[in-house]
Amino acid sequence: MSSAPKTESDRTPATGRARSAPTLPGGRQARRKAETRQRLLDAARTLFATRGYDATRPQDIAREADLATGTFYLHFADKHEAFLAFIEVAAEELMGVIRRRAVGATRFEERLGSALEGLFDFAESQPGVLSAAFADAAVIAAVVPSGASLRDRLADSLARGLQHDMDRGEVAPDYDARVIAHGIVGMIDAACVHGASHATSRAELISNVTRFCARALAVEGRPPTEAQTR
Amino acid sequence: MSSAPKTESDRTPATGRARSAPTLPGGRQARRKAETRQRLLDAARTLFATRGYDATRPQDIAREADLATGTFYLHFADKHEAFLAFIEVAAEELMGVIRRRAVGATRFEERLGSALEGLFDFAESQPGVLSAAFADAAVIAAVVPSGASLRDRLADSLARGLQHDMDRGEVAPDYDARVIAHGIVGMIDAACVHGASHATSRAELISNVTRFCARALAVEGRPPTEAQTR
DNA sequence: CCCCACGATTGACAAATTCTCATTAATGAC
DNA sequence: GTCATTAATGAGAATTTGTCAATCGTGGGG
Repeated sequence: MSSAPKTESDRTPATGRARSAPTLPGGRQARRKAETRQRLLDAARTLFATRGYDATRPQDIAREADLATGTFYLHFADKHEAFLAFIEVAAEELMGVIRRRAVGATRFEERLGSALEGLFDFAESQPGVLSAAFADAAVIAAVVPSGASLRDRLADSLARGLQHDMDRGEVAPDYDARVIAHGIVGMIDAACVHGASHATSRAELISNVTRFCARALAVEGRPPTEAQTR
Repeated sequence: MSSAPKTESDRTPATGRARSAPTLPGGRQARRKAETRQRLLDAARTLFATRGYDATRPQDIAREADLATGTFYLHFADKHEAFLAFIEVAAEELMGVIRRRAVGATRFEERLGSALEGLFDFAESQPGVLSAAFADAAVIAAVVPSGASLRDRLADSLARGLQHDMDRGEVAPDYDARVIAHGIVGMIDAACVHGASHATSRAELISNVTRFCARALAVEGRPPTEAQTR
């Protein structure tokens, strides 16, 4: 929480030794370092997801990774940076899950349903990670790096798909795709939270959210699709 | 972050002195104490909203309130408890804003529109407070007190209204009101975040979200209302 | 008014945590 | 093998959190 110390995240890449060509990228040294960083990230993930941000200390992360406390600071400036790195990794994974699940899905409601299925599976296998990834990082620290949050990525992806659907007349054209996409992401987040804390079945949850969105997006005068009815 | 010290939040109310009747509730002492707590809460609000949770320290809150650090711990067990108290107060205020705005609104889309207007006004006059109130407290600390979050309160209120609307045939009856209510709260949250960070006008935002929800909830075969069309 | 008991607040400092950096260990080029 | 460089270590400096003895403010009784 002091001014930024020199860490790996700030250092320029090693340009090589005065006497020879750059280090081989696959060298044991580089691999060892990458492995250490990975261990720290894994430990951070475990602790942030189970204890929450507040109760997780840098010394805990280092210990969980079976490393010295000083090593933590070689890789991250502070706890907050470790948290941001964790949610960045989680966001990437989640986008990958959604992409994989979307294979073969063409209509909007199919894409939404498969995304929800994927997110639910993820949330079940890794409690706490999804909600951390969906969290508004600005509440934890006022200055948020410019990288895109999970919400933004998901909303961008949805907005593109929606715009495409609008252009083809598959979806009502009189919405701002970006606004609606962000709204749907908010809904997805809420559904995941709801699924984790209420007795509603997953199928029921997915059905409600999917029907809701499909109906909202339905082109007027067009016969309802299966997803819009029950 | 150690085990709970004795604070005001843990103490039983003073039962009076051994020699006489209980202290008068309106006494200067009681008023002074309440004022001190209020000053701490105001300071906490200012700092949490502008700096974020991480960079706000108990000593900062005490200083901002022009009080000694020890006084902070007489009122709150730790930083986290002060944060929870802040978002609790904010949630109450926000529910009040929404209630006041809803006066005279009967149809769902009217209620939603006025709620959004109220929230946007609030967000504009107090940056950072709304997003903190909407945040998932479980990301900050794993153990969240049983009090209802802003999301839950808003969703409960919406679910009651929706259920009522369904019973009267004003809204499609084949949704789980609670699931949909939570989803709409997620949408509201996303709209507020979007409004704070994008160039979309407020009217456009409200129109998109309101139309989206109104269409999703429309009773089949019923003529569209004004809010469902553009 | 004074006295006294009790509750509210203070701030020095003990305890805990964060972070630095001299030292040690591992790597890789020659 | 030697030597320079990079990665990791952990003691301890710096900072923050939280405690508690001392002080201040209040209120009741004489």
